[in-house]
Amino acid sequence: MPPINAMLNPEKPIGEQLVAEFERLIAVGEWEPGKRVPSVRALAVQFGVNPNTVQKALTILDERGLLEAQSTSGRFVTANQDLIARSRTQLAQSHAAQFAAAMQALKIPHEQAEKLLAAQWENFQQ
Amino acid sequence: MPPINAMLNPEKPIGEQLVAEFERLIAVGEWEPGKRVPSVRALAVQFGVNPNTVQKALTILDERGLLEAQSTSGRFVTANQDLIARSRTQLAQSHAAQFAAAMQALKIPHEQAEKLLAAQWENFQQ
DNA sequence: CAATCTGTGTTACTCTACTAATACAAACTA
DNA sequence: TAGTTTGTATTAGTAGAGTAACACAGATTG
Repeated sequence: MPPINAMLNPEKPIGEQLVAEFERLIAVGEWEPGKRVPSVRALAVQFGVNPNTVQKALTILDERGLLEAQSTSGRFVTANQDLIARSRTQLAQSHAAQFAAAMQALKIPHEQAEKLLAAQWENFQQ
Repeated sequence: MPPINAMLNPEKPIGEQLVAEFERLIAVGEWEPGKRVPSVRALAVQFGVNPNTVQKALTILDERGLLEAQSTSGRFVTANQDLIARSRTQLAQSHAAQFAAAMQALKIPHEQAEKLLAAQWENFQQ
């Protein structure tokens, strides 16, 4: 009976999934600007993965300036709300670009892509 | 000087990328229904990967009925155009579902998701 | 002060994807 | 008929991701 958290797909690189999820938590403000985030070990337990993997993911967000590690007192979300907002829109654009590229590779016209999006939208709402 | 074909991203599982690309070639008719597809070895050269990896990918499409291997004379695209059409729409829906889920995870409203899509559309056109 | 928690670093192990190098039988081709 | 091409199978090696189990120094807490 492994992970408590069902958020991670064991089929795909866990490290990348963690980076994406942490990025999202910051982007939507679930991890609030300037506030402390859970410790490496706590996150490892929460996501049911190895602390080493969590740290690696967090370090990547440090390098992007989204998190700031303070050696012995914890790790904090940046107070730079501009940076956070930019990160969010860049994430959204990246996903949109991927979707557009996939649709065009399948030779699906813009109009129909919009219909597909609308049809799938409600399947997830809330 | 490795691969001739720049289609593959060495960062991600090559086998999965091959499955996706072959699926796409069938879906858009670039590999025509009922016709013979390049040999395992030819595809391996074309994509700059190992024949074993190509075969594994092709076998997956065999199992889905999209391809039919004929032991010694080659491998052919199914003549079942319905199956191909269904595969294409299912691919498209899957991408749309992924995009919708990503947008909702970022708390981006439907209307704005549509605008992002429209903005990215032209970046790839043709 | 003593215990605990913090981020960080290190070493070793496992598991999987991918590559490499063959081999084989059946079918086509010159 | 001889040679090539087909899909398929096997065995071995390599590289990377993730896990496991620690260790350390500095800060916080009781």
